[in-house]
Amino acid sequence: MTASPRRRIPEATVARLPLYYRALMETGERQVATISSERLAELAGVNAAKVRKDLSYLGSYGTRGVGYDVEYLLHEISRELGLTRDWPVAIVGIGNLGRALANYRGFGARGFRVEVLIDADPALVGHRIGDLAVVSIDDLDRVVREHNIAIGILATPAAAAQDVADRLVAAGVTSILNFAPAVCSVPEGVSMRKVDLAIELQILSFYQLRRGAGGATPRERTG
Amino acid sequence: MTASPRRRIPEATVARLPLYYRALMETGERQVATISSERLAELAGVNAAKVRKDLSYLGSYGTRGVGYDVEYLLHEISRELGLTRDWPVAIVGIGNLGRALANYRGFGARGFRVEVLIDADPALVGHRIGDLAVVSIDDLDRVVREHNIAIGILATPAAAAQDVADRLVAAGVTSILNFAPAVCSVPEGVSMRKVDLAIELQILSFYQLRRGAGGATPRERTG
DNA sequence: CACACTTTGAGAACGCGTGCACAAGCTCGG
DNA sequence: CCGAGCTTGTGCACGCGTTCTCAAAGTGTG
Repeated sequence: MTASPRRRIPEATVARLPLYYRALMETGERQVATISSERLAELAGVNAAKVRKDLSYLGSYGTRGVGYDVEYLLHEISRELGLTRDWPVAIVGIGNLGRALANYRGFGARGFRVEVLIDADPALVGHRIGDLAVVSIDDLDRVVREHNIAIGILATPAAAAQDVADRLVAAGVTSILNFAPAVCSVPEGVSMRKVDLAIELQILSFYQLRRGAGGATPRERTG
Repeated sequence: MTASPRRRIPEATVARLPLYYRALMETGERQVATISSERLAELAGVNAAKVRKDLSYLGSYGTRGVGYDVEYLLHEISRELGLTRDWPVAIVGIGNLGRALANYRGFGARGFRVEVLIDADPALVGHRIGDLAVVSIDDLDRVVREHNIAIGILATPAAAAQDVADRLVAAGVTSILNFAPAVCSVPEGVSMRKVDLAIELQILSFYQLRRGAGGATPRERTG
């Protein structure tokens, strides 16, 4: 019923399972019955040894001399990742980014369904995005509970992030994907993953500079 | 002139420098002259030992018994991250996400300026987003060169990602931030960082499940 | 000037993740 | 039924990153 906790799966492996999942989905559509670790590695952009070790954490699902059964492996990974279920999701903060996420049709195609949009701006409340109406943040607790939401997406300005995170947790949310450019803490037992666009660009900038400000000629700051 | 290559800075440290930068910016606005590793750690959401070791890679910028001079440290980190320069940025793929990124006013506030928007859809070309007009992908090479762009943001559908990445690299781009849900390779000497929303949600889902499908009651898949 | 207190900087130990290398196990052709 | 050829699963060594710990180096007070 629930996923079997065979052994502890390393974090790094968990982070790669979605890559394998996607690669297998694409392979499955091409009516391929089995796949080798080598081929899967190529599709997922990692090396074959890593694929084998990662998959071995889930169990011995391969056949020596043959490879892995695509359908079966796909099923096992889905189960492990919880993709055999529907996860209703709420987005808090319906600005540029929140709106884009609300319309985004690429959330793994299946499994994650945005059911609730929440914002603090009264002018936005009631406004429809796609087929959902924006709900006031005053109703966060009620709506989150009514929709049985376990996963929340935080797309508010930095200043509001911690407060909204606290409210989400209080309403029963135990997983948060945080797009707000702010450090934000959650209690034990709640997961939080951060995605920060500015930080990503700054990291790129660092390496860009180290390559001798490579490619284009950099401009000194004028302002 | 260029950043001093004192010692090799570990990747993990580079990824945290932006956190320190942001924390110091906020601290600086409050007119605080010096800051301890303990306090900085708290603001950045890491531990103090890590802060000290990270900063020691940049040089010995602290004073024992006192802490770090906020202004000076800020300056050193900016320089290391290349934030004393302007980086013109191009966004390719002006869908939901691309549009949101184009309007996003939070790219580190300074340093990264979106100057070029590119899309393959003829119906979109010429259309204005903010104060920029969308350019055809046929003109990618020309526009990227004209604007001296070193950093590109990829927000196309998965199918187009590799092709666009290749074009960007051919046009002289050496850093790519990839939002497309696809494995995508670039030659040696080019940096690429991936941000995949579906993958982040799947990772959250994994841990959610392991906590006993915690919080809300999960729903079995009906479709 | 000496001493108590604070805080940095780095040496050392540890743990996690990666990648190599190879035995074990499966298939298939003859 | 045997042997050649694949491919998995895993033991092992190595390297990176984190954390503990403490000497070194500063400040401030009496």
